[in-house]
Amino acid sequence: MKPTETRHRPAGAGRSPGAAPRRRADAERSITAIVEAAQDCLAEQPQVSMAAIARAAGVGRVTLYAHFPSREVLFEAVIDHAIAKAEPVLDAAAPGDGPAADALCRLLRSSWQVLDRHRRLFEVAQHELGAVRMRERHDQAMARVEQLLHRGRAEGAFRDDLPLAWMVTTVYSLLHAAAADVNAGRLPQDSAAETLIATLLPALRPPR
Amino acid sequence: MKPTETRHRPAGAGRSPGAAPRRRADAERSITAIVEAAQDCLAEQPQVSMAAIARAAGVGRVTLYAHFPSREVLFEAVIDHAIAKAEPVLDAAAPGDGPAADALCRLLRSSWQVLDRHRRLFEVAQHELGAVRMRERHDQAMARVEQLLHRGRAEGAFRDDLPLAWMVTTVYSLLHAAAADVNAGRLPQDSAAETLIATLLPALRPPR
DNA sequence: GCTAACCCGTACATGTCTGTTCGACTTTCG
DNA sequence: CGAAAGTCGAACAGACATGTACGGGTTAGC
Repeated sequence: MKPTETRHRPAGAGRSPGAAPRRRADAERSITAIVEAAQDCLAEQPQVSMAAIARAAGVGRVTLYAHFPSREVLFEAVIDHAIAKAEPVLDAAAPGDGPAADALCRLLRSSWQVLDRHRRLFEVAQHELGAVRMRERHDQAMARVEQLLHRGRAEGAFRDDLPLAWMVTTVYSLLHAAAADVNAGRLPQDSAAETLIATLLPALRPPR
Repeated sequence: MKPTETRHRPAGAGRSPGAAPRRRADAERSITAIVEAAQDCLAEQPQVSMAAIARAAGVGRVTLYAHFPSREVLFEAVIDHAIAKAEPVLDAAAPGDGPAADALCRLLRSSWQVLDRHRRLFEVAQHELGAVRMRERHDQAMARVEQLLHRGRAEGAFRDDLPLAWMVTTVYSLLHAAAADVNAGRLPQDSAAETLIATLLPALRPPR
């Protein structure tokens, strides 16, 4: 949720009588600075203070509150921002095209790329925000994998003897685990995606 | 680390001059109540206040501080308590005996049983406590899996084309994921262990 | 049954975080 | 240029968590 509903209004448009006043360029700048700083801070420290976020954004604490009246509002903005940037990357993998196994490889590579930053954000938000809106967002990303796995099962490319939901969990769980291992230095950054794929494919393929 | 070093002293033993005074039975009762309550609270809410823990233990906040002078001390006690209870269960699986694949199945079943409660505790403690002592404890449990995987690789039962550390991560990651899925109602409790094994074995076996 | 150990509630000192207000200064934009 | 929009630091109020101190009541253990 953006702080106000008005944005990208063409310069020439006169504002309607009771509507919110236009937003200036430096305000826009502050807002993106805050959201991005918050994204970074929350990723590495779930309980950062608003003061710390403001400091990281190079902005006064009061300014932060001017745009995001509460911690929760800021959270929603951060999550929406992260999702908005992730969406097109995931879609670029075209998980609906070609053989299911190949599509999964593409989707995994894209997901890996996206996950690098926002790995902790979702778990954090799950606690701070209501678990309800969070679950929506998460499922929105889960859906791609679920749909692909479903298609692959019909084609005989993936196994059919385990619950579909569990297979989705398996994919996301190992995705997260790989990110954590890279961070901890236990897994080399460049080979992580291949390792992940080499682990997941045998686990998802039909047994025997 | 227990609050004091004296315990289980036979009733008849006179205490040595400068040593700590004996602990009474109700104190012992309070302590275990506190540790167990803390274990439950921390599992579902990482930042519970000391007051909340005391309340959950049915004990005054002051009493809590009487036994655990600081939050950190309480944490250590909780972790030690959890480990002490987990240790014999894991050893009962005898991961060193028999074929590696069979041993892994046994170890997974035991681990599953243990993990049910302490799933979140370690991740929490990693943040609150120094990452150093925590890493020791975690590795202590990891070691069983790592050693078993290492043996299985030598016997040809497990794959050799991925980093050993990553394979350990895979096991623990899916173990945690299964617990979370059961909690969320996405995976039936009784078939969870079998599902887990059916997923892990193909992922760890040599490919092709 | 007596004593020491233990428990409890209340209260206090301290610190941190949140959100808000105020007045003054700076930047944008027409 | 000039007014509106934005930003800033300082300071305040309220909430809440951590530890500590005190005094009166319970309970265990000899």
